[in-house]
Amino acid sequence: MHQSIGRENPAPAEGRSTRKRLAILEAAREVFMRSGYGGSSMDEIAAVAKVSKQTVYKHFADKENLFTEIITKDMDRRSDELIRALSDTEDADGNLRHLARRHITSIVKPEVMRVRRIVIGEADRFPELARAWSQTGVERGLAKLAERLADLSRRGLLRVEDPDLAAQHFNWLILSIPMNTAMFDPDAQFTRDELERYADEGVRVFLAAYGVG
Amino acid sequence: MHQSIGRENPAPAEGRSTRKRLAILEAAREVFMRSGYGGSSMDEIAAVAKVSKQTVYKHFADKENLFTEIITKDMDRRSDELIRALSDTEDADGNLRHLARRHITSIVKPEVMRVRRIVIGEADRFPELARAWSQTGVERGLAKLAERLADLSRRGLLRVEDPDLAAQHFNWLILSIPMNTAMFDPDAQFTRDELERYADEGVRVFLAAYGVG
Amino acid sequence: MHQSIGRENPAPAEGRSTRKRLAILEAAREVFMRSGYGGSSMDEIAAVAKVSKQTVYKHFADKENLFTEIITKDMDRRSDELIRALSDTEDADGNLRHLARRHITSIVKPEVMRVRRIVIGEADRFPELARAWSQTGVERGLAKLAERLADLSRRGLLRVEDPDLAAQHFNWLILSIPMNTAMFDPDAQFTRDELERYADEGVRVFLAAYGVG
Amino acid sequence: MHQSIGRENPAPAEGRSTRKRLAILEAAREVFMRSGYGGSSMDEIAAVAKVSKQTVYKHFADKENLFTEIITKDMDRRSDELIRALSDTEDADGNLRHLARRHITSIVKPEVMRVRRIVIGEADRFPELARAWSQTGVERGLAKLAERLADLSRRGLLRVEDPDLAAQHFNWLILSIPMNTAMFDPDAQFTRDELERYADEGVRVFLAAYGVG
DNA sequence: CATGAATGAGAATTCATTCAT
DNA sequence: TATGAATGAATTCTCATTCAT
Repeated sequence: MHQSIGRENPAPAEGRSTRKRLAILEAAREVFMRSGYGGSSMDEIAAVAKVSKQTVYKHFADKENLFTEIITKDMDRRSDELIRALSDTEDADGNLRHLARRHITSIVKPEVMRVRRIVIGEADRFPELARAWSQTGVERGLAKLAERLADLSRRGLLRVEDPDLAAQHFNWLILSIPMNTAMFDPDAQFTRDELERYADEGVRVFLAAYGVG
Repeated sequence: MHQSIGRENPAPAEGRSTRKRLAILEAAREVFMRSGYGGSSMDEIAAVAKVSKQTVYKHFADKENLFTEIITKDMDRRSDELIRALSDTEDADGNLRHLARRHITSIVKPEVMRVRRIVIGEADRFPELARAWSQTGVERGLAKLAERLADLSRRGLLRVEDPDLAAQHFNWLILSIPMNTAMFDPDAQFTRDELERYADEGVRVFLAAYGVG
Repeated sequence: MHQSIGRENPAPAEGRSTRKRLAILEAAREVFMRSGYGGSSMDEIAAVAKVSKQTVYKHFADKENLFTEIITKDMDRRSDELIRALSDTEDADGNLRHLARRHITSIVKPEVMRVRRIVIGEADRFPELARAWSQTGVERGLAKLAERLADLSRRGLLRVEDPDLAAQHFNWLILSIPMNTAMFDPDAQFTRDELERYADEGVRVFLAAYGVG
Repeated sequence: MHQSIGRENPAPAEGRSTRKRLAILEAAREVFMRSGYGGSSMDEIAAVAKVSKQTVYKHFADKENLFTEIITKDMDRRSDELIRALSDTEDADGNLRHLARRHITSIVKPEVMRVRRIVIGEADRFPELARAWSQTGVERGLAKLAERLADLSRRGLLRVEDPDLAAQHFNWLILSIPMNTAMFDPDAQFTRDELERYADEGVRVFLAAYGVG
């Protein structure tokens, strides 16, 4: 009994193995983001992770597997972020401008756009991954948006008949312009002002169609 | 002039060489569209063109070159098509629904979406090509649209202050929904009815913001 | 005696170590039989034995060693079985048909044929092992057979001058047909009837040459 | 006109390509025979053939393909040889000793035994090849033998009821002893005298069962 | 000028074996 | 003593590009 004192904290489970696994994931993320799927090699990933290639393969069956893991991980993290942004209640009074600004800022970021380009480019090789990305990102966001718009409508602050469609209109009125630019220009940068202007103008159009009074 | 004697017919533009060139282009197009840039090999292209690899290299410096040529060619052809669609005058009376329907039908086609995915996926390797694609496609279309909207506004059929912005709003209200789907689902298919509904609903929102009366 | 206190039971031959050793042997046997020598990996063997690779290497110097052990073990076990089959005395009256049937049944079994194929295929890499296999199997069986035929001859029930040669003739008249088939067809199966027919016909020919009267 | 003299023989079609192909086949044969399937590498084969690895792959899709080709080629060549040996008519009078001696000499040769071991060892990976080897070798030989025995029987020189079974008995009475030795001992050598003794003794037993008078 | 071969390298993946903990 | 990681090399296969005939 007494002997076991000192081992009292087996919880963190931070074994060597776990540490290596994390190092590999981080390295893979870095390399994949820098060079895309086809442009990355397992050799490079192992080197960056400072781990032998064998260790990489012991943790992840193959390159596709590792890639899927990376993208999925990124996807989940961002999905939560997205939902958080769309769950902001400061604008419960129907101040959609605020919502739109948070939304566009959370989406139109270089890293996000980069993953988006990569996933689109590999949609043929990883159709399920692409579909999953779309679902946990865009679609989940749209659902959340629809919910919020429906709520506002119920409270008489908007006039929305088809919340799903309205969510789509809202979403793309806000995001399409910079997102389309970013898709074709990897170096595109947007200032906060630009983004807010896109947001505001999008909201203006949206309200013209879905606002009350 | 005198030098050309004895070389029969250097002019006629339709030499064996030209024919081979076309065969290569056609083959490359087929292969690139089927397998993307990284997934295509010069071997396969030569085989499909029924030409030796050397001949391919005689006509095109390297793989990147050939790819650029293919995408550029496709781009130009489609750009014209796009402009034609947007120049339709049947809707000169401001019947934007007609315009929107032609627009969405000409853009949201599997082949077009496929090239779009490929170009986005290779935007890191071919930044100039991606920018060019965007310019001769989207941007030229937007310019044409802006022009038409400005015209309608001048004629009192719309109320548009910033025609460029209005063109963006119009464009993405119409296209975003199916285009975003197609980006992540290579097998996505849309019926004419679906597309027309997207067009109509987009127009409805657009008119709420930019219509008169 | 006193020293052993606290180590509970160092003697009993059945320590953890021995148990692990057996687990490894069993696993190796399973894997080698399923995939042959080249197709088996130490990783897989360790995994099947639920033991770390290091433990495998602690017990067996290397892969060749382990393989040799497995085949030798199998060899010995089967050699005894073979001798037992050939020592049956129910046919002491010269009823060779009975002997032949037991013989063919004990030899022409899928597992036996499989090891035989593996050993033949690895005869270049393991020449000594192959020779040993042949000696403790075929040759020891032939010796036993020769002994029995000589006995029958001494008792006037057969007319055998060269018992070793007669044993070879008997052996192969009985076994060759199905064994040759099994060597080239890993999935070959034989019914009891088939085998007995081979045995009976072999005996018939044998008796024509070596029988009395 | 004069120039073409000396090229007058375009028939052999000995193009560079054909020459390379043959060089590869020869090299592959040498390497496979020396090291077996698993022990041979495409690198070594290319090196021995003095050809680039790429050229090997242009001629043969993969290693399995090349191996199959080699074995099949060897198989066909030997099958013809076998049939020739069994078609000898010098012994049309029923002098089976002559036939048996030719038979055993043509079969029990180190190179033949080596291929046999390789094919048996790879029967799991190449089941069809193994089956084909067996059919075009053993089985075709047995058929030819059966035919000859049936003929002798018809002419009253033998008494054979089931020619197929008799052929098997003849075949294995002659071959089994040295062949079994060769399977397990890669270095086994047989003198002409030994082989002829095996043949003669086998024939003696065979005639005791199937001879007339 | 065009065909087949060559180059030269790099990719993914696997393996037997040995350290370090 | 036993585990996971590391080593270090090998293997199959592919590719873009360039000679040589």
